[in-house]
Amino acid sequence: MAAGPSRAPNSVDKRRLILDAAIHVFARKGFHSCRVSDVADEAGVAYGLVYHYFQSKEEILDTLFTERWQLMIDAIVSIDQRRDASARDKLYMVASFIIDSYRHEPDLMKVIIVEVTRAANTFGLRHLTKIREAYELIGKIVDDARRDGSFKSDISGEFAAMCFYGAIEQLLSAWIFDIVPETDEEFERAKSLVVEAICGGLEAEPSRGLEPVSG
Amino acid sequence: MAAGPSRAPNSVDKRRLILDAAIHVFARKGFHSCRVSDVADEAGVAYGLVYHYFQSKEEILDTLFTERWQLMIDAIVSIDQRRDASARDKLYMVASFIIDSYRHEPDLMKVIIVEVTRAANTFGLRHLTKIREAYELIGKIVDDARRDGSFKSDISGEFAAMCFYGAIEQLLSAWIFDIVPETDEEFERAKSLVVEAICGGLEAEPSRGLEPVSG
DNA sequence: AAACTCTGATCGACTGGTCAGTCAACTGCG
DNA sequence: CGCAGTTGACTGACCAGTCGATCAGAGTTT
Repeated sequence: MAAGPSRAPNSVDKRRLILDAAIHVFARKGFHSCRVSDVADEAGVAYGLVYHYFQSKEEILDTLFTERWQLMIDAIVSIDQRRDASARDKLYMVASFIIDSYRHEPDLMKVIIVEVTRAANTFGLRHLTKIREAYELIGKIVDDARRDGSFKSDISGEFAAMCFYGAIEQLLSAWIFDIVPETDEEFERAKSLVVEAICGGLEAEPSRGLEPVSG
Repeated sequence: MAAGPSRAPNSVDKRRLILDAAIHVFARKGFHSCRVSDVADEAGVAYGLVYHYFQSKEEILDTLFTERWQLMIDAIVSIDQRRDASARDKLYMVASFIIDSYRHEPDLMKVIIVEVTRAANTFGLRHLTKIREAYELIGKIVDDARRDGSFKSDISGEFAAMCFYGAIEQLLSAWIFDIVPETDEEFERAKSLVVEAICGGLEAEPSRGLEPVSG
């Protein structure tokens, strides 16, 4: 019933070892361009062992995606439950979660985005339901805000979620492909900027005194 | 100097035939999952002829991308030159161009987005410069607007372009993978909505009388 | 405690199938 | 003839997944 294979203390969990090796190999060479033997080598285990723990190469990627995406869904659900936070605050927390995920596990996030989320023709197709679940949760945050009047009523939650998530994914892609620098300050700035761009919009608002006019 | 191979009148341009066949095959089965023979069959030409006109399978995709992307870059440049239009108008025109491209040639756009733009690990890498060129053009529109005060000064053109383009790409992806319906009205609505979401933001603006309060 | 056994973990050589790309031959027009 | 355009059978490389052999530790017997 417990998870692990309850091994002798000095023996490591080879399954986890393979999963972690796969993260780095997939991130470095891409899922399709790497060989299963690359993963086995990186993990320091025999080729055959990979097939002892996983049915196929794809199952490794599926496992990686499913584990991580569920974490994000759980996070969004719990963010949405906070009754004290405004919609803008909630979206900020969602953006923070995703950006921090990338900051702490860039290779894993790279694999998930590049090989699953943005590869909807191959893997994404199998995970479309799970991916949409996240969109819907974000859409719900927006819809609640539309109902209470803090967000415009003419942009549906579904559409807003698409813009919001699309912007964040583009941002991560830019980091992944070195289009834009990755520093701690950049990560923090980006969180506020996506939220400001999507919630506040790009246009200056003459009636509110928000923008710190630059010299 | 002229483009075509100056052929007999009844003989079609086989190169173009192969390119057009590739669009549909790549869109239907995906670049990696399809065989070169699928493309040859669809075009109704012999396998070997594909290699008479193209060095490799990848060169076909490269050609498809480069042709189309250049059209978009040209379009953005000419949109930006319109001195009468506001930044919001210009972004609307850019969004329109991209969305209309999808409306009129969905298969081609699907291939470009799925196999190149969103596959930055494989093909996108080779075309990153060209892709960035489009971002920079969009960024320039925003930067000009920041300078004249119509857009907020605290969100850089580069960052804004990322959000804007990310939102549109997510939108096209949603159409491509049937997450959202594709009707002429939807296309038109989407144009306004992306621009409204990104330029105007999601938040209601109490001081402006924009939102048609729903019942 | 030595010998034995059973089982899951571990190993890596091998197989089978898939394609991208090659090439020698053919066609038909000028 | 000559050459661009055209053909499709074939080759060579690659690699996911298989499978029978081996290993190691826990329990069991004597």
